[in-house]
Amino acid sequence: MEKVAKIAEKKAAQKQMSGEKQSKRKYSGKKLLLAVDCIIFGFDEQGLKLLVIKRGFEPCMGRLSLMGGFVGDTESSEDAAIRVLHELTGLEGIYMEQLHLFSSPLRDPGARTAVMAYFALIDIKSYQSQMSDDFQARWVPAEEVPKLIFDHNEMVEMAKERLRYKAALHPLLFELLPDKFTIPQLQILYEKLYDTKFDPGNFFKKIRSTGLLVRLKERDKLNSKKGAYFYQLDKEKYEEGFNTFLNFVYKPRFKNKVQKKSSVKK
Amino acid sequence: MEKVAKIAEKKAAQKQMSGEKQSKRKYSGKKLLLAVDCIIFGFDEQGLKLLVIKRGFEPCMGRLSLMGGFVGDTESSEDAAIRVLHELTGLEGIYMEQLHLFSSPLRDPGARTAVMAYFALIDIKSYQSQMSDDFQARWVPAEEVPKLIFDHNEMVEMAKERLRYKAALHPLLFELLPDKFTIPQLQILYEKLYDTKFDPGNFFKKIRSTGLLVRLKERDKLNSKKGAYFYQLDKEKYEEGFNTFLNFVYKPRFKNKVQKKSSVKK
DNA sequence: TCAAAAGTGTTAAATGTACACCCATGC
DNA sequence: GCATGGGTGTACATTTAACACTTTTGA
Repeated sequence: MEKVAKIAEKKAAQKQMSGEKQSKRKYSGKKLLLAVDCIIFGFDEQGLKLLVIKRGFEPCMGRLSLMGGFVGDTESSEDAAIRVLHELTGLEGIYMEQLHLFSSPLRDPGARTAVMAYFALIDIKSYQSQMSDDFQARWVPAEEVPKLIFDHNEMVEMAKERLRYKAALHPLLFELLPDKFTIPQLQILYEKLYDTKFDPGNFFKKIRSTGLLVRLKERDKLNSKKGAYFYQLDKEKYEEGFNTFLNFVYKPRFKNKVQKKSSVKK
Repeated sequence: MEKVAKIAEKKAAQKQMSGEKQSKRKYSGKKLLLAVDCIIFGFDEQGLKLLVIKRGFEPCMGRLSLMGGFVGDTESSEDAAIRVLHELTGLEGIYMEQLHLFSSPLRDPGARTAVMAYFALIDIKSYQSQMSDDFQARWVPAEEVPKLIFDHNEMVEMAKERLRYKAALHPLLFELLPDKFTIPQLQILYEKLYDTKFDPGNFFKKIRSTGLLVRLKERDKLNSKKGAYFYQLDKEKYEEGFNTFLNFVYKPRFKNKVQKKSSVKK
């Protein structure tokens, strides 16, 4: 994935080093700013969504961008990311993780700015749009993200890849659903994310067998006649089981076999 | 893994926001420095090793630390990490990836410094120790890392965890071995990293079945009477196969079963 | 010849996949 | 009743783990 240096000609250039002594390198006093950008995902019936804002200040005022902000003097980048997310959505306690530091000296036309990108998963319904009027925020489909400023599209692509990677190994996608959800709902989410179809019976058993879910009394009668049971995460098992989830897509396969898709009834 | 914000009481505090308009926040002109630290792993018969240096300047002169440096005006953090690694080891084209940004405002007693930590895997034998005389570098066992400055021990722990995680899913550990290696050698590496034993026959077949290795004519007669064939990576398949390797340890398991260890003959 | 490690073969258990089929309900 | 999606059962295929066995060769 994020290999910085290629493995080629490993031992190629073992140049003789100038005998310069170890010393703290000196750099020009050029100011470097540290910022955070949040790649915020949500999910609705249409599919995976990305939350973007209309930039309210120069440079690039009026254009679409990720929500971001500078890291304050008394903040870590995590603090800043949590603050920025809260400013936009009003939400707290959200799943968030470091994605990648973007630090090319050319990336921002203005001052030199390094950006720590975070990706976050929220329940789209818990987000109150009126809170972000100031930011002119909107949800855009994650499959067709419009042109954003700077390198923000690159960040989004990386975040989507990371999400697909992690969600195949860890029970991450629950973060995109409301507290109570049905297994068919979850299946749609997986199917959208991986652009594939799963056999409903097998999907059901696979999810149940994780032991991470608690079945509730109620059924969701909106989407089918029979109705599907609502489930909730078993918080305790969720924490434990985070690292021992199931491979949905990135299955370890020894031979270069074609990835089989589960059948689906038409 | 690196959850920044816990999932608890998600929708708890949706406070009413002060209606302040979107604007570029203003921060004090306090200078922020961006640095990189390299967590460099090697492997020898003893086990996994970490390369540390004796710090040659204040603060904390004379104490052990990771090799690091500031990100220059014309560099990205990747550039800086590659440069720093090269300064210390003379090596190029090394496997390296972003680990985590450490940016607590309290982490460095001196100036406010955010550090992007990178971890790197090198073939310990290709490293020429004389190159790093200036840095007074030394290899320490990764299982008993001495006290390092600042938050460097925390970085090392995170890097070890990441290495174990990734190596279970991707063919990463070859980076720690010389060009030509034997499968029993590789097995020892896996066994040390995961502090476990694998059945030699099954290990052999598992590795061979990846199709990532090319068998050479020669055998390594040093470690056994029969001698084990040397292998090389099939570069092409290595690139392709990076994302479809095998789960050695972090096996997806649905029930909370005890992790079984393969038997080993005594 | 014997011990020891490398490598192969075989089997049983665990897991995954396909798909038949039952269930509950609104129409 | 019957169509529809939810959910269960089952059979077969694949993968994995355990371990017996063969190979090679230095001592």
